[in-house]
Parts: sequence; C-alpha cells; structure tokens
Amino acid sequence: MRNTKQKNLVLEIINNSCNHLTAEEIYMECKKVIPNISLGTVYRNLNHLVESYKIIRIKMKDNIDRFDKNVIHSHVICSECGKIEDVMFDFIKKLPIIKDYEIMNYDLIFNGICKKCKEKEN
Amino acid sequence: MRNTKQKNLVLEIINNSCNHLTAEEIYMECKKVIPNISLGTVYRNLNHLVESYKIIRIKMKDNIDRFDKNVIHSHVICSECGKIEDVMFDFIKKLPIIKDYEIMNYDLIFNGICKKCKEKEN
DNA sequence: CCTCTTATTAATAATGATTACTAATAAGAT
DNA sequence: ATCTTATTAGTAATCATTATTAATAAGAGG
Repeated sequence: MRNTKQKNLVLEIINNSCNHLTAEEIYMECKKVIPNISLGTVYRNLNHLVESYKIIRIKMKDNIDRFDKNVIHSHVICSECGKIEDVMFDFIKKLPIIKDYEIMNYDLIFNGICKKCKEKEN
Repeated sequence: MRNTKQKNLVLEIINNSCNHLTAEEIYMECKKVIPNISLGTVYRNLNHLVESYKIIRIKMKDNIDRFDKNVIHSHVICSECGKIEDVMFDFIKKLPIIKDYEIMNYDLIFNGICKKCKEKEN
C-alpha cells in the first residue's frame, strides 16, 4: 500500500471531523484541497483505509455508508430521522473468544427513537 | 398493516430458516409457494417486518442485506470470505439507558477471520 | 540522483440492489 | 354486501458503488 496525498487527505478529513461523513461529503471536503480529485479515488481509499483498520465503516439503513475514526466506541441511530451519534461507553470490555474465529473488532449499533422524534409522535 | 399471504410467507420462511437469507433467496423460496410473487413485494414486506421488529436486517459489506429471526443474538462475519454465523451469547445483558434516546434493540457484529481463511493465508 | 516496476489516479462507463410507479386486487372495517 | 385503501404484480427508474483504462507517480534498487 503506497502513500499518496489523496489517501492521506481522506484519512485526515475523517480524523479531523466530529461527524459521520458520507463518501460524497468526504469527496466535497477533498475537492477544497485537491480540486480535480475523483470520486472513485475517494471510494477506493475509503475501502483501503477500512481494510487496514485506519477508519471504520458504518452501514446505514438508507444504504449510504458513513465513515468514522477508528476509536473504540458505539453508535446510536434514530430509526425515525436517521440521526447518528456516538456512544462513548465500553459495553464490551475486551474482544471475546469465538470458536474458529480470530476477532479483530466489532460494530455495535443501538437502534431507538430520539427525543425530537418522540415529541413529534405525541 | 394488513395481513396478506405474501407477508406471512416471507415471515414464515425467515423464521423456519437457519441461514441468513438475502432478499433474492427469500424471493426464490416464496416462488415455490406463490409462483407469481413479485420481487418488489418481497422487498416491501421485508421492510415492513423489520420496521415492526418481527425480523432483523443485517447490513453486509457487499451491500446485499440479509434477514434473520428477531431473537437476541449477535453475529460474527469473516472479513475475508464474508461468511456470517450466529453468536449465541449475551454480551449486553440489558438495553442501556442513553441520554435523549428510547432504545429498542441493538445490532452487534464481530469482525474477524475464520479458521479456513486463516489457514489459506499460511 | 536515475531507472523501473506497478500501485494509484482522473475520468467515465457500467453494475445491480433496492425503490418507485401504476392499474388491478383483496384485506377487513362498517 | 359494500366501501375504503393498503397491498400486489409487473415493470421502469434510481443511485451508491464498482469497474475500466490510459496516464501518472510512489518508492525500491541500483
């Protein structure tokens, strides 16, 4: 895996963001620095960075992936409006031993209804 | 939400299967009973059943969703071959209290490398 | 510093899982 | 039985993501 300014930029954008960015959003941020960067390049580097555990991919119900720093934490997603937030609490203290598998990490997503949507319901 | 033989069939197929079926696989099973059932009908009912917590949706890296019974358990997925298996252990004893959210359930996926892929690597 | 190999890139086309649309049908309430 | 409307079959459209290709640039090894 080679070092490129495109790959470094994608990683830097994700590490410096507090949001859970989509590929399209990362692409727009990249263009501010490298105006002619290609969307395909962003997608390819996102895949590389996920595979090398530099970032994490969050699979959303709307089929638009989001990307985040690889810091141990979980997420809570509102089933109603799709809002996603970090949950900074270690529900799983250490990686479990699962027969016939070498476990690298885990994805934990809590599904629920946020305050705003709850109020709208009533 | 109305009861239809199509919706009941989709639910029955998922509840009677030990695998994590794709929409296409469920569609093929449905056709054995209702030959002219539409793929769109399967997708619509899958969405209804997920929204009403009758089944769960598993978002996969290959962007092909899989569906499973709504019984509390987790999954382990091989990053190499994509194989998915059940993990019948309650890592999270009860749903946590998260500020500003009413939590309904959670999705927990362990990522790792299976025995077969590990052996292939060496 | 210079090759040389080959991973990476920009630009664009293609893919395919899922959703949208529409007229016909059938739940199930009254 | 009638009526409303959610659901259906069939088909077309969507669009996030991947594939393709010729040109470029890491970075290894002289």
